[in-house]
Amino acid sequence: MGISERKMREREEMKRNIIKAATAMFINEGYEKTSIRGIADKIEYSPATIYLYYKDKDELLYDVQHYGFEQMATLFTEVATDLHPYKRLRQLCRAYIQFGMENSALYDLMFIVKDPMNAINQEDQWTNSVDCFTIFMGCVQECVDKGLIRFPDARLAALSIWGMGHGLLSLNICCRLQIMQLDQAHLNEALYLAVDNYLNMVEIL
Amino acid sequence: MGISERKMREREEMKRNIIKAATAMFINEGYEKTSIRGIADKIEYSPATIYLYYKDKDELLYDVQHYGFEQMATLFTEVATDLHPYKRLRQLCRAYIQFGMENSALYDLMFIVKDPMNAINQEDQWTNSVDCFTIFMGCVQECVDKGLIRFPDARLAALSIWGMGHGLLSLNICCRLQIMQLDQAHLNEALYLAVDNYLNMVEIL
DNA sequence: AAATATACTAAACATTGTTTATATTATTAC
DNA sequence: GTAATAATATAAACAATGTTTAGTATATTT
Repeated sequence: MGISERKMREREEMKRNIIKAATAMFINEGYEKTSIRGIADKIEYSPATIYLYYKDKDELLYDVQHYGFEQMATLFTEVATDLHPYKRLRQLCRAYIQFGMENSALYDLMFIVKDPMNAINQEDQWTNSVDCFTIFMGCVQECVDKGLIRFPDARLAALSIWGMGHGLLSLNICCRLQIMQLDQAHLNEALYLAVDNYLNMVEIL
Repeated sequence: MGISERKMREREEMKRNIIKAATAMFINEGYEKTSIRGIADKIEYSPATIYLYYKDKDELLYDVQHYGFEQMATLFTEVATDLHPYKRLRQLCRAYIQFGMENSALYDLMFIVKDPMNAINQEDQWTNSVDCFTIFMGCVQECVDKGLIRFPDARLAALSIWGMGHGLLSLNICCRLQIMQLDQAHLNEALYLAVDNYLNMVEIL
């Protein structure tokens, strides 16, 4: 009976419908300021209907976060093409900063806002970021294996490099860079410069 | 007439009273989960009274944030005693990580949560962090001036070092380090190790 | 055609931040 | 000392939120 399959498909379609509206609103208005009623209005259903497809608002955000990591993984594979692992690492880092600067609101939901992490069950794992992390980690591992970067092991390398990139982006997104009085025009450059400078120091010549 | 001075003092005392309760609750329950009614209950006043002393919840959080930076500045001055600027930089960085790990909830309000930044007027500046930043920036400047660290200028150096430290702390606080599957026991060590490793690379020998 | 499951919604619930109108208290002016 | 005035505090209301419940249509199965 293909009828239950059709129902399944309709259900998936409805979920996509909801996520599409939610994504747009979370990005444009922010997570907290977007109401379930608002999303319901946008898709022309009642608020209660959303709860037939998603347990709560956090679970909704979890799927939006997933969408964000899909975007990022696509960017990573498009951009990190160099066969030389260290050069590829540079490409990845630039892409990461670029993504964070061009999609600040989405980056916020992916890496800063805590609520989506509440949607993960105790026994489950956070799998949303796994594709992006695999790409990044693979590249770092190769760099370490071939003795291209100044790190004792790949784990520490990944932690440090990610830490640097995320630190710069999140200080900016959370408005804390204000204190540094950087002029807004060259802020972009400053972040890229910091990462470049870091990757230079990391490289074994 | 000392009467208006007494009123001023009473007003300040009441504000301290409110902030004390708010700080405890924000740290223990989180900002979002703490209600004005809850704070009012704790200090045994009506909710509306709080609005006679603070414009809104964000302004309340702004003062709690200020308290956090006072704590951090105290730690900085206690700990960063070495006369050699590079060694002092190490002390400062260790203290920063220590503060972030031992006071995660407070660190969150100081550097991650966006709401306190809404309390700043358009024409005003974010002054809460100014003491801590001055200490840090002064140390970095001295390191650059004396040619102790591998940076073209102090601004870029400060941005990078802060970025690294904050990146590690905030990835942890925002639960995103989950993906790295670090065992919880050595997580602390890993962060210190990453920062140490970074400062080693930065040093000009 | 009757019974059952599915999809949806209106209305209600409990909470939230914040405002308004009102009462109480302290200060000033006569 | 008493009336006018300013301050402090609150109860009640407002508008909005996430979520649940009870009930109604619509499909599907028997």
